[in-house]
Amino acid sequence: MATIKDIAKLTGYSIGTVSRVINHRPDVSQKARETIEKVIQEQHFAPNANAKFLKRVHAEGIAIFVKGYGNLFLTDLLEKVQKDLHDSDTETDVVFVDESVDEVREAIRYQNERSPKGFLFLGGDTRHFKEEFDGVKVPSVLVSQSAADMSYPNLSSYYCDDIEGSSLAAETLIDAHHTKIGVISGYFSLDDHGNITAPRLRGFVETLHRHGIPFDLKKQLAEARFELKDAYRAAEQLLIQNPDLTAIFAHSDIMALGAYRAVRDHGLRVPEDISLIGYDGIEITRYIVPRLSSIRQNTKKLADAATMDILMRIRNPRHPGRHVQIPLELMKTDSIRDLNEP
Amino acid sequence: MATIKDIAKLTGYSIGTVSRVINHRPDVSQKARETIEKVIQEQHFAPNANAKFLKRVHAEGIAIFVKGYGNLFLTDLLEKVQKDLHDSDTETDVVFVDESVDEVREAIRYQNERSPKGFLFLGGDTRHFKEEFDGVKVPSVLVSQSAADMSYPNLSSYYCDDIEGSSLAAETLIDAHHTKIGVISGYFSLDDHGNITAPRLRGFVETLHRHGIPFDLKKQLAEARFELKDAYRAAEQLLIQNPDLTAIFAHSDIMALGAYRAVRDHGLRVPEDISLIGYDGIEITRYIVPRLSSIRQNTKKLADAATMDILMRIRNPRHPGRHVQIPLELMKTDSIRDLNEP
DNA sequence: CTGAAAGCGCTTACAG
DNA sequence: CTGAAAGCGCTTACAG
Repeated sequence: MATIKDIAKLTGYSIGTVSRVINHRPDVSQKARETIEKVIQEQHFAPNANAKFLKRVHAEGIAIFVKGYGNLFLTDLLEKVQKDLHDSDTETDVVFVDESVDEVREAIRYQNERSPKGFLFLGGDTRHFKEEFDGVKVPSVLVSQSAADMSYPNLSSYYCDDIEGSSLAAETLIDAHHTKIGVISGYFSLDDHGNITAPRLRGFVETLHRHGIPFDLKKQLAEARFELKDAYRAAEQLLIQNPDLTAIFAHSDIMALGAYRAVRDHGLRVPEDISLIGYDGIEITRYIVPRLSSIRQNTKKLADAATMDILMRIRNPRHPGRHVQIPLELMKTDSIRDLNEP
Repeated sequence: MATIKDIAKLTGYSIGTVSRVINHRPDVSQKARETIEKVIQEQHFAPNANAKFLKRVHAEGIAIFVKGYGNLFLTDLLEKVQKDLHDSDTETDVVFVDESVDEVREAIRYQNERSPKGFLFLGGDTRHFKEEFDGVKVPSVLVSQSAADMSYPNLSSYYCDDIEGSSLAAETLIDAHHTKIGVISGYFSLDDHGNITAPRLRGFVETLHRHGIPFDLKKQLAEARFELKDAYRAAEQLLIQNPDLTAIFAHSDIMALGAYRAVRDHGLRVPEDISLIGYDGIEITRYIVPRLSSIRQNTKKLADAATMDILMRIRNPRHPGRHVQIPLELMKTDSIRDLNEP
């Protein structure tokens, strides 16, 4: 592979001058620039990023860390964030990290090697932030999880309240006169989604209790991974354990879709026999038939607020991080039937 | 941030010895190892990858390039590939590249900076491979697209035949006595999915013609991006232009889902009024109601074959690449109605 | 406007 | 088993 040294030799200029051309510095003669650029083209030369970053030429852009690979909620968020950042001419580097990976540790490593201007975390496990975020020195924003209880001056967060969301789900089903409701939650033991499971369950159950409706954790709750197949199994379990069930609340839309098929295979229909409500409000909920009711975390609002924040704080690093709750939106559709209306 | 130099100073050993400990070399005394590891822990020291790779310590693993962010077919493939590679104790680095980015150029850059043992491309634009793959020097596999017409000795490909797949879709609809069929394809002008659009259309139309069934490109074809919203619009267009339509073939499952909602909003039902068949056979097709018929590219088989190949050729680099077609599978479900059965 | 040289944080022969 | 030193491919003051 051609190096800057080869280009220098080939053009007769020094590597210093070649470097200046590569980095579009103004202090180069027109002639040198042309000669060197031509040879760079011919040789298909691309500067080695390792060497470049080793010199700590800090930060051409913002690094976006996305937690998990096939998460439609987060990829939707990513798309909107990227659009905003693109519109404001900010360079961006997207890094996907596996569910099982500590995204904060990865970010610290990234920071030491690339020194970006700032980080945007789409999804994340708050435990990692609590324990290690002090290693991050640049302005950052956590999106979709709250960091309000952490008080790192360089960390903002924009999130929806899980208790509010699951209360809303409960109210919606109660309004439609459901009292026998099953819940498909994440695994408490894993809780790899940064403490989503506990508050979503708590908000739901407390709301039922407030209305005097009992909830038997042993019978009416089934844990599952945030995927179709496992949610299918969980829904089956709920249907078998609760023959009188009239509704299911799933902690994600994908889980709700898994439950949908289980309901059907159990010989029941949505919403005639079982009403269904999910969480997140991803695009696909509006396309299936019947449309899936959901508690929508508005990705557009989250993305706009987060990018606005990070851009402002990069410009003004003194500015302390904020923690802002974005209101949830109820998407009530034909997947919920009012039991009192025939 | 702590560097290897700091660790050396703190422990009293030289940076050479520290380096040996970091890289788990055997030629270090037990005492030195313990002392140094302890300080590394305390300092939260992590070696700078830029510096590390600058020395070309080639290749601890395989780099997996995934084309596009929210593609469920490719993330499914990724999951399976990763499992296989994990089972064989191979390190892996996943890189997602945007649809609009030249994945081969990125791979060449990656190769020069990280020198991996091999590349796995999940999805890709064959034009980039034709034009630039000669810059890639390590064993590679392209999955889901054919590179049979390229003859790079270090490139294998595992793919399903698009003409066969779309013929199968056509046969399936013809068997069910459909003759008025609309097609939702990708954009010919963009063709960012590596020439998927042309063969999928060709196989379909030729099969219709073989059966003496006419196809009016102007009326019966609607182009769209591979997403819900645009496919919805395309389907609407087809329904309006062809009031006698009885079936729709979409070039991806996601497109088919977009079409499904359009059919419904048009006051029609699947499969009673419109039969529907998609392409890819992603998991979600088996969960919606009615299940979506599809031409399935078996991700398990593709993943297994691709990982087997890359591991073998890394071990034996002399071995030339192969180009293997994986058979498609028809998933015929209740989204297709036989017009002759009431 | 250009070149020579130091140095970024590592690894790796080479001595000992 | 350990250390001193060269060098990976760049960038960046510093001279000129």
